[in-house]
Amino acid sequence: MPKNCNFIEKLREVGLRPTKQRIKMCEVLYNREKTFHFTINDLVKLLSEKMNEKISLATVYNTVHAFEKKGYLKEISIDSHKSYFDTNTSAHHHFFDEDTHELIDCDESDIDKINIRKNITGKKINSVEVLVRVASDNQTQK
Amino acid sequence: MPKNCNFIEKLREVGLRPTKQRIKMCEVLYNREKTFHFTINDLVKLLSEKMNEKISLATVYNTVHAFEKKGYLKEISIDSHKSYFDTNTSAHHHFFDEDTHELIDCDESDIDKINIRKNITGKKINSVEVLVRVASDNQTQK
DNA sequence: ATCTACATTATAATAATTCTAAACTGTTGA
DNA sequence: TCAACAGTTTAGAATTATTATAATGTAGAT
Ligand SMILES: [Mn+2]
Ligand SMILES: [Mn+2]
Ligand SMILES: [Zn+2]
Ligand SMILES: [Zn+2]
Repeated sequence: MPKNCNFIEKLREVGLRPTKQRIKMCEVLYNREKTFHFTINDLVKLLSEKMNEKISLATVYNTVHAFEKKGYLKEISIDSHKSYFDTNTSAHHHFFDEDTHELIDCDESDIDKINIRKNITGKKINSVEVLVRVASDNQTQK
Repeated sequence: MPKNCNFIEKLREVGLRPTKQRIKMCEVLYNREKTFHFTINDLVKLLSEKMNEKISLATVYNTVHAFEKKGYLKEISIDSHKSYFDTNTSAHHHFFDEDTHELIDCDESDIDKINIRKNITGKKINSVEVLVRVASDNQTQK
């Protein structure tokens, strides 16, 4: 649970000016026990709840992408219709709950290391990620 | 390389009226040696090339989604900013070339079966898919 | 305190997708 | 055979997510 001055330093370190909007975004994104997943809409709601003044949508987009470029955030592709972001920027796999549209992180131990036997000439592997789609296990589907 | 009458039958079997637009879409999508990946834009281009009359964008969207629902097409999530579709509807993994934005199918033999050790209570696994992002292997990146 | 580069903002623009409602067409059965 | 109907296509409008613009504001340096 870092204090704001830590965010100011953190932002400075990567060459971002610690403006009040960015500090507030840091608080909302990183001032929590666990990493989490969000859409831009989620984030805008969280920000408007926790902030007296309002923050413009353009700033949220710009800052999220600035954070992404700096490696503070990772974009996750699950649904072509929505962008999900992740404050857990390490390489990891996901469960996606198709009922609730929630993302859940996998632990290291949940899935064995993936061994890729094919290689594409002239190309290097940037990432290997598994997406496990789950849904409710009702017998209702005949 | 099926002829059109096969497409007419195929469409009938799943309760879709074999209209000339749908038949043309079947030709473009399925009258080829290998399965392939496409975006809506790709498909619209292909259709306008191979068709004398024009087909409306709404029809392309509607028909793609009708095919998807019937299991003739699968939607692939790689990029939150664009929808990719796949005429290979079986469960399989992908390489994604981040330079060319091309999808490449993995063979069964390219990646071992993924073993999931975690299970989410009350949820069943619908799919397990691996996405391997690749990019050019230039030493240009210091 | 002043300056300046960088940020934020409201708003407009763009892009992808979906909706609408009128016109059209494949199929059925009289 | 052909009228009738349900399903389909269509152009264009509407919606949604995202990005661009350009005027205004502000952090940090001097
Ligand atoms: Mn993005
Ligand atoms: Mn879709
Ligand atoms: Zn995650
Ligand atoms: Zn594929």
